[in-house]
Amino acid sequence: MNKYLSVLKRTRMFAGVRDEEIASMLACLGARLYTCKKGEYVLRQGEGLGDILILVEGKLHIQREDYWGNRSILGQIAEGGMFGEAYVAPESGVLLNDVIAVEDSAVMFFDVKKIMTACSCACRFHALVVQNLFFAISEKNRQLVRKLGHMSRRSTREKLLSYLSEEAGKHNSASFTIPFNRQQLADFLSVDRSAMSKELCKMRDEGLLCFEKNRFKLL
Amino acid sequence: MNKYLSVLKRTRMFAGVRDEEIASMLACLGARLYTCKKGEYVLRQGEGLGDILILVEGKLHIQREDYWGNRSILGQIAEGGMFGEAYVAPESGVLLNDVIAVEDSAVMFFDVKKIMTACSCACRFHALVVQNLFFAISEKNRQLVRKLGHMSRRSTREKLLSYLSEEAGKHNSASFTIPFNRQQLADFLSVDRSAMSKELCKMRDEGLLCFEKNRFKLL
DNA sequence: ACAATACGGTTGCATTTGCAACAGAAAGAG
DNA sequence: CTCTTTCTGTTGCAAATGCAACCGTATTGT
Repeated sequence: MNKYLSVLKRTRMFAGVRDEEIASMLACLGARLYTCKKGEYVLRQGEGLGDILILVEGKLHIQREDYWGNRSILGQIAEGGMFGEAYVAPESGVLLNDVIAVEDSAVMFFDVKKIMTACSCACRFHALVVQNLFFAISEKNRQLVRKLGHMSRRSTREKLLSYLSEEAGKHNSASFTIPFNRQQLADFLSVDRSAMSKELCKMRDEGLLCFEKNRFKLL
Repeated sequence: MNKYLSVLKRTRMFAGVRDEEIASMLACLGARLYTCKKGEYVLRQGEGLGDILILVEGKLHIQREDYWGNRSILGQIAEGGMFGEAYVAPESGVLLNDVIAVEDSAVMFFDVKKIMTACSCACRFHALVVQNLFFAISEKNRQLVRKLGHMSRRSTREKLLSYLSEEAGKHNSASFTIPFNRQQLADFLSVDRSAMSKELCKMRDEGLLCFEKNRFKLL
């Protein structure tokens, strides 16, 4: 597991924790490594969850499918990203979404109970990790609100502009690469792919933006 | 402020804290009371926020308006509810939404820094409050995901069914009262009021549900 | 190298949605 | 009680959306 230390030390959860401390905490926190291939499920809707996940390699999507197979993507987790913070409370209930690997991935599981209770060993940074987790949940909260901001737009064009503006802001540049292909972007914004494609091309023809593959530029 | 102790002790934040302890913590946490009339803003988009709010009386909406005056309601806060947990982290940035009173209201402000740092006075329950807050954020997180579930539905009918099913589940009964009038419900689901009204009546005619004012019954 | 698959754009069409305007009922103010 | 305002449902219509189907181009696997 130690081959992933360089990833872990750049995560929000272990921010400010010294390398050698992280290594010793892995055992203390009951870390387990799970690897899976592209397309495999990491977690399924309806399961209980008593762990926090950190993605140390690959890429995951948090998504859901309804009775008719309409897929909607709630978010994606990149290397160093986290999942499960929303389920730390004992009475959290079961998972509302699937977590699926969109690339070959490696995920580290941390026992929530072990994180939340002070350990007997000398983990001087344990309290720091808990506070980091606290702030991380808080940030995910704001991220969800931003996503709600996109979703509450009434037209496909507005949703696209809302999303692309945020990405531009995030990258601090008018040109940037998004982590989705067209179908995934459509699922993320909950619109029809072909209608979205139509709208994107119309916006390009109107000179609002240009794009090639996943690379966009706002004009 | 002590007249609101009975409300405070039923909040998530003070769960498990003894009454007399709450009273003594109010000073320690830098609690301030703010009252406002129906229609007034409690917080505005773009402001910074260094407090956590607990609504001790009335009702608030968390909402946003775009350039053209399209209002969308992200959520509502009932008596005992909380706002601002998402902004506890130091680098949280400014508010993404307005918070507005939809009834005459009384709000208690708690200084985030005072909550997050151990106090010098003998607040034996301080740590408990922090943990409560932790779980509250985590729960709000799941609540946002549920709302995203409604919003990601593609048709007005599906959004309505998704929302009404959740309410039924929350009340553990097929008949229940929702906290919105028609316009507010439309703003909450981000659809047009008249189209929604049309759809609701169609669903009633098809025998899916019945309603009168804010009271609904699923069949 | 070849076949199979994934991806993005395009088209036509039925349906849904948003929008504006109106009307009756209910609630609230004076 | 009357007048005003708010709330809800209704209608007509233009525009947007979802859907299914198709095509050419990359990409992948063997």
